[in-house]
Amino acid sequence: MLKRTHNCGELTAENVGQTVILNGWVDAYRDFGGLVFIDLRDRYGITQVVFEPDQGEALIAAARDLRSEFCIGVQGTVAKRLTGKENPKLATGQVEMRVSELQVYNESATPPFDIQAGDANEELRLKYRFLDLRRPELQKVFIMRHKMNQIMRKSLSDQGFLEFETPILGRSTPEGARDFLVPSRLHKGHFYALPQSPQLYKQILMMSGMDRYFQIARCFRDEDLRANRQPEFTQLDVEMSFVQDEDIMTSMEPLVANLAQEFTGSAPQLPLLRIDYQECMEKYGVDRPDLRFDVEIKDLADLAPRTSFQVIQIAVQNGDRVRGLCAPGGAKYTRKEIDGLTAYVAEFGAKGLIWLKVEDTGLTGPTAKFLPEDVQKELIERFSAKTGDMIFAVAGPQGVTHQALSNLRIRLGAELKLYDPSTYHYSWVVRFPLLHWDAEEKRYVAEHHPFTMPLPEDLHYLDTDPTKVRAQAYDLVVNGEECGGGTIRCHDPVIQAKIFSLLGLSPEDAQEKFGFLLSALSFGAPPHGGIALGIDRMVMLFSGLTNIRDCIAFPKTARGYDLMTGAPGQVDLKQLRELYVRVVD
RNA sequence: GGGGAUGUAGCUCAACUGGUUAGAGCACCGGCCUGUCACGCCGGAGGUUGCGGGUUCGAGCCCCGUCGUCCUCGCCA
Repeated sequence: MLKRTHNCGELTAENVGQTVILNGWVDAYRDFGGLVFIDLRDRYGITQVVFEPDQGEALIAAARDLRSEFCIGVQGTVAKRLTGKENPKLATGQVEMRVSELQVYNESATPPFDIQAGDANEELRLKYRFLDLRRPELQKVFIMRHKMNQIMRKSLSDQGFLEFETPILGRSTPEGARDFLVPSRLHKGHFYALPQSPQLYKQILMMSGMDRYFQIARCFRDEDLRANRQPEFTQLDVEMSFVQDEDIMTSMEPLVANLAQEFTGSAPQLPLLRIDYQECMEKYGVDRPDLRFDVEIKDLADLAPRTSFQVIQIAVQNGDRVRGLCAPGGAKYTRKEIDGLTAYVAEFGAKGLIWLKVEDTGLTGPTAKFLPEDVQKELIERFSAKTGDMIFAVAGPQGVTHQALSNLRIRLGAELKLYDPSTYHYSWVVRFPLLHWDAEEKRYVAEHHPFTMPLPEDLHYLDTDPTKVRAQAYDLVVNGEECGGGTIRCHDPVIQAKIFSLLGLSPEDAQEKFGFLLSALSFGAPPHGGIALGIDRMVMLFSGLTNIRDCIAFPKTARGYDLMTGAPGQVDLKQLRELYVRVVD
């Protein structure tokens, strides 16, 4: 083998005259018969190597047989390129290598898609992931991912956090997502579950006095996939003892700022904005608002009685909500485009979309006639609307208005270019509800997870009106994506038991499923809490990608297949028998 | 499980209202070429239109089913 002395991204004019060896893949070949150019590529860059006739016929002949993606080694001397023949697009474009020796390590079959173009369909790219991953665009993402892991490790380690590993084979616990199960061979009819997160282990570590824990942890959830969701994903998992919610947020902020500085070139001002969940839902209709633009949803129900607009009057009488927002510059939407927006909000259950153009003379639109002049004026004032804006409103049940308007808000923000898409906005949404009522299951369900500590001042609602209890919970939101979340945990066995009972877990069940936790809580458990950041999503955001698959080296398709390996696959009957597993319809 | 989009040469795409032998660029193969960097020029080969069925004189196109891929609702403590 010709062992490389340099990589393909580092030769410059300073190396001229040196004898060097490069290893890499043929990115492109340009064959002039008597003269052959090869762009040699590795993950560091591209260097042009040239085969000239004065090195002998055999060498030129061998060079002419090179094709895309052959893996080769070349030895030669670094030469300054002929004047005027430099390539400013390459970091190595001032020089080229004049080859004296060539070794082909491995020829390549004709690639199934054009690796340089990168426009092959995803199915094919995933099947040949090893080729797809040769693309510099993707390599960049994984280099970023590596750096992110390094920064996280260093930052937390410097703050006194210890890195732990927790089991992948654990036990299934109720609540939360569907578990991936692993049958036990040693115990017929018993199963391990892959962790949805290392939640309970990290809490136990606090009870063991480890004080500050972190892990770059793989998590598994057997739910349907989405553009930003994979069945296995990676979290930066953190837990701390003797802390309140503010302490967690405060200790994570420098890390977030570091990452932002490193990957986006600018760090947010600290402390980050904290938004109360209730206020957040009222203003933006979601718990993960995109705050790169400041359009806010406002309540309009109070105006209904002063109009002759029956639709909203009936809505208000039914206890529905009437809410709206003002789209700066939205008046330029055509009738057809507005129909499109109406169809869009209908996807979220909205029965209609009220629209009012703001003009010099007042509001116009098919429903403007229902609004007396003073109401129009008040509307304009309420939104600080300007000529050329458009006010949109939706009437309906709270959930519908929230969904319709929050999604409309995002769409308007993008279409009307209300923000610079290359910017980033970071904030905390805090004080989530502890529980919500699940009508189908006829019980309370934990909003975050069952081990969350209520706000002290809300504890009394546990007995009277549990949905009013707010939790010591916080989500990190970046550009409308939830990038992480955490809570202060319940370290009081009495409160924990009360929450389990609200969740419909009998004391016996609780003992059976979480006995170890309850036991640990009764041996001097410290107040503690933590957070987990979604690493895949942060890579996605910082690399400007819109799907999570390109942030994961070997991702799965929307149906959960790994197209490269063919997983999941069938197994031998013998394997199943050993596990006491039978396939049934 | 539901909704939407999609599948044509190795790749990216085209093919009118259902109508001749399904085309183009790139890639591939052969030839020419000593300064290219998306090299160029000449020539060639390459198709079960995802799969199965149906309608029709005739289907890439219409209908039914099925599979894959993408987006989405439900789901995701």
